[in-house]
Amino acid sequence: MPPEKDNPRAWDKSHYHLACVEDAVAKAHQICSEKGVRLTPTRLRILELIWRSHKPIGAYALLDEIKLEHKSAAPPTVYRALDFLIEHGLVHRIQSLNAFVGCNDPGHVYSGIILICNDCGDVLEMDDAKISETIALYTNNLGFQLSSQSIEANGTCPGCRG
Amino acid sequence: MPPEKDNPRAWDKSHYHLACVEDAVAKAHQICSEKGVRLTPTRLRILELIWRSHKPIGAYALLDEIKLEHKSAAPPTVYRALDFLIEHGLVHRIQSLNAFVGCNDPGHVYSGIILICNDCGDVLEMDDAKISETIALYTNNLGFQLSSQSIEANGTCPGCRG
DNA sequence: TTTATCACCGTTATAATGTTACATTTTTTA
DNA sequence: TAAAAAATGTAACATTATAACGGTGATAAA
Ligand SMILES: [Zn+2]
Ligand SMILES: [Zn+2]
Ligand SMILES: [Zn+2]
Ligand SMILES: [Zn+2]
Repeated sequence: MPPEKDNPRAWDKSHYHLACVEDAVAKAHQICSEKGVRLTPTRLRILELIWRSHKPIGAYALLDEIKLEHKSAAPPTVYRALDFLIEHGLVHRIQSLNAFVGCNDPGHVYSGIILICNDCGDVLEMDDAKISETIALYTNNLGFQLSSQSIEANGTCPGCRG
Repeated sequence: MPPEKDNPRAWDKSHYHLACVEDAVAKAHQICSEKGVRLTPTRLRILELIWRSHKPIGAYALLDEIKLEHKSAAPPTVYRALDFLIEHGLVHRIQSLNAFVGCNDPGHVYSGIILICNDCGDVLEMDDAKISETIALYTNNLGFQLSSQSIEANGTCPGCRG
């Protein structure tokens, strides 16, 4: 197990597949290789920055960081990398925050559920078959052909409840 | 039942509590009265414009419309009204679209689920106890105190499936 | 009645987020 | 190698949202 300090999101260790930046990068390399897509230096760097932040991070915060080491970076630099990472399931967009987090289990089958702590800003991704299937069932009953879903929950994490 | 043309979202009539602008306005007056809050002319007008659009509508589209009749309107005019309408459950924000729809059943107990048709852009709000409760159950098991949730699903509506 | 307070709105400016378009470079394919 | 495709550089622009401050009108003390 990687060092604890690398993963301060300790409120649900049991769900964690990827515990640190290194794990995430290794997994990303593996997935991109399997898919035959290119994890270019910029894409990799953005992924690392997202994982290093340990919190949802916005596109312009990523831009500020990558500019330090990559002077020519501009908004498209970041958004292109994000599009790629999201398309291949390595990163999720948090709609309610306009921010991004690393997917904790790239390739997961069920729709992720994002839990957002309103106090500390920390985020946990849960993948639950039952919730996804319940939604799929209900929408199918309406004749709606489901292609994707986004579930975001706000509240207070165990740590912040004291 | 109000005229059909007022409600082109015909793919799930059974779920509709409010079928037209007039219903929505009447219900809004009732709710604001009960709560002792003021449904001012601007707030009412924004609510009507949202309901009249029959689709999710963005803040700046609302601004364009209200400017026609209210020359001094500016972004804060619209955002303040939206904040009020959302706070009192009369309107929902669709995170993935940065757009707004009228709540079909103001005061509903369970979290609404927004179904978005990728073809026609139409939206349906479903309120389902089971889904909300399933999410609440799972998050509680993690020690997470749930305060709100946002569920948005994308897919194809029955009409667009042909 | 005067004064204070409050919610609401007008107004201007600006911040934050995201996209388009086109040129250039790099990588892959034939 | 030559052509095609993918990725990136670059500048400008578009969209969405908020901050700040002052004015107005209703309501509530003093
Ligand atoms: Zn995920
Ligand atoms: Zn917390
Ligand atoms: Zn609703
Ligand atoms: Zn449709």
